[in-house]
Amino acid sequence: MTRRATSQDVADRAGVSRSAVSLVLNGRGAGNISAANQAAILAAARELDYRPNPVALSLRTQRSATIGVVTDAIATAGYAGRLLQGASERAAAHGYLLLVIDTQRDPSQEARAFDTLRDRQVDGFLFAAMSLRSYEPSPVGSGAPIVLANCFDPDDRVLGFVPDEIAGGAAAARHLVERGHRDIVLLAGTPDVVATHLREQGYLEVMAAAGLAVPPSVVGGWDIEQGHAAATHVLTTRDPLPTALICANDRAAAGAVLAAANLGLSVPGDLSVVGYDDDQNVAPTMVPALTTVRLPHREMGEAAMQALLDRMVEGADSPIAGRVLLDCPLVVRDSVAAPAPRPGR
Amino acid sequence: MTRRATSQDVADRAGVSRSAVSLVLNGRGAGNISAANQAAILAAARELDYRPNPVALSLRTQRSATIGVVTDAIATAGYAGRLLQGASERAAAHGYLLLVIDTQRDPSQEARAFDTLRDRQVDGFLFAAMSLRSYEPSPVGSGAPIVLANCFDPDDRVLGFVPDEIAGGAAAARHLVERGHRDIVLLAGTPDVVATHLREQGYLEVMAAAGLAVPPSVVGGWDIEQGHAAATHVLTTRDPLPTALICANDRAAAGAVLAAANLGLSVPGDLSVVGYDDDQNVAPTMVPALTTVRLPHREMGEAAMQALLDRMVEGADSPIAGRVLLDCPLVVRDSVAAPAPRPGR
DNA sequence: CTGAAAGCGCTTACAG
DNA sequence: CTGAAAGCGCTTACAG
Repeated sequence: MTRRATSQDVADRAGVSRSAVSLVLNGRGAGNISAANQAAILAAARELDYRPNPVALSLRTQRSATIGVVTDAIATAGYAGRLLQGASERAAAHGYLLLVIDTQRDPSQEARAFDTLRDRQVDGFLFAAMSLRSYEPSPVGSGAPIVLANCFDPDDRVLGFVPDEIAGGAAAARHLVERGHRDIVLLAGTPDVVATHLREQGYLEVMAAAGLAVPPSVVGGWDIEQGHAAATHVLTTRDPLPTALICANDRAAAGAVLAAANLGLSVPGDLSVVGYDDDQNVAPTMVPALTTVRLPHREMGEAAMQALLDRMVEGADSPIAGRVLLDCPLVVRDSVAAPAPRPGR
Repeated sequence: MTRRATSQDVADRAGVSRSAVSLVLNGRGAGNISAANQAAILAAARELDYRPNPVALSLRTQRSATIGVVTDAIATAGYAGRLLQGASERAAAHGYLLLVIDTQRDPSQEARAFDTLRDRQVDGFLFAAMSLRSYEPSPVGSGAPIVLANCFDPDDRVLGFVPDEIAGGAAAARHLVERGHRDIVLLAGTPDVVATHLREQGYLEVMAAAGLAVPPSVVGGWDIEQGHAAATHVLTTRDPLPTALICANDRAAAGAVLAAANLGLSVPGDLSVVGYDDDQNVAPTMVPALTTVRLPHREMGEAAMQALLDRMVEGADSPIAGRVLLDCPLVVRDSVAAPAPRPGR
């Protein structure tokens, strides 16, 4: 391969100065450069396949056309990669590339990540969390703007995009109520994550509005085994059995379905189950396919990146802040049915 | 925040020229700069928290301390994110950052990705595939060196790191044979992926070496539903039942376990099951926890990055090429037991 | 309408 | 032992 063409090369070929090629190629030719020379420059650039050197551009303009992404182990998180995907596509559409650093939840790495990225002259920061949490950004006001995805500033000085978990929990419960269920138990996630409480709140609101008694929730957890254990507990303990389970996430739901099978119960015949996340590795291909609430990972990535891009043109001092709630739509599949008529009623 | 210190700033503070600070800070002070000035420069740099501007450095040296990673939808792939993680850590340890572009398996995007990354002056390329496949790299010999992870050049002109799938398939079968199984059926993956055939080959070799008859394999697939369907097929069709199933991956294995439960069979009491991948979202928390073959995702990322880094110092013309096979270790958990004594024997 | 100059922040020959 | 100069590739005032 031969050396890449520089603006000097196209200037030489067009018989003009570098200034002229710069002006023309940046759309400022009109009124400055003669039509003949404009044409010559354009032709030369095309023939030489000239593209400005981004590094030189960076040095000159103090901008890099790259966004620094610091994450919370998101790269390891599986379906959460869709967040990065959404952010990446939106950035690419505007000519930006992503420099991503995964901090593995280590706060000291996090600080260094911001420094490293700032050194690299990134034009903006996106901080993305693996699972919904609060995040106190250190580098506020320290240069490039920052936007949060799947996390939020407790003081709302920074803009964050998060799932509307209360509505998500409510959607799950409402679907079951509408299908005729009256005895719905919640297999909650662990109390250390905020989503657990938000989803429970949504569930509780719907139960109250429907005038339904709330059976004791069970704290399960986020994986197959914990869903299995929690479901086994309620299915061997409750009499009569509840007709529906709302699970902490899709993996827990898979565990619950397996627990039901182990007890000779069929889903959704004997028991309806709804999951959470719409985990592509689980929900659509479970047997039965899981009715679930979708977490808007891709949307969070897209929206946060778009907000960041907007903010970068307006200047870092634009007054946007706070948190915006993204919809968690119900995805109806095959794990919910109307409850079987109960003998005792 | 105030402007970042430049080498001029430290030169001023130390009372020397920029050349001197450059020399000293790059370890070439000895014999060139007086001891007193060296000390002054070091002190000034520390006081000013001076770090050389990477962008200026890039322009000057024509290197960027960044590696371009182009992937095959790996960011969306879940556990495959560990590959990126391994690569990223190894790169960071050497002062390199990753610019990653996900091509979504679109060949035209792929070509553009390499161009974009080359423009950005990346010092090397890593191409990583979501699932094992062959890959014909276009940009060979076009500047920066390239190494492959989880894929291989059919002509072996480029170095690639891949899992030893034959050995992996063999390990699964051998484990079962050693536990006393003689009737082991393979629930294969789909024939479009090379790993399917490699794993089957390993399985076949072990069966032959043990002098065991090979029951017909079933082509299942890579997800829960397909594992469920394939397992249901063999468990309702075969008589006597096989005592063990080797599944295409952990999700298929989860489907198989669920199918067994639906049929009133227990794992591993009535049936042993082994998975593949060691998918962290499935294998360790299945009920029972899955005995499986681990895919060396992290190791592929690390090894490929290390090879790339080595290659970058030796020059892009170092003669390494071919493919190196990484170990797929068996992870023993709870889904395999000795076969129950069979009535008819 | 156009070119020569300065400058972004660095390093590396080159003179002294 | 040390500083002034050139140059990486670009853009933006500034003279003409």
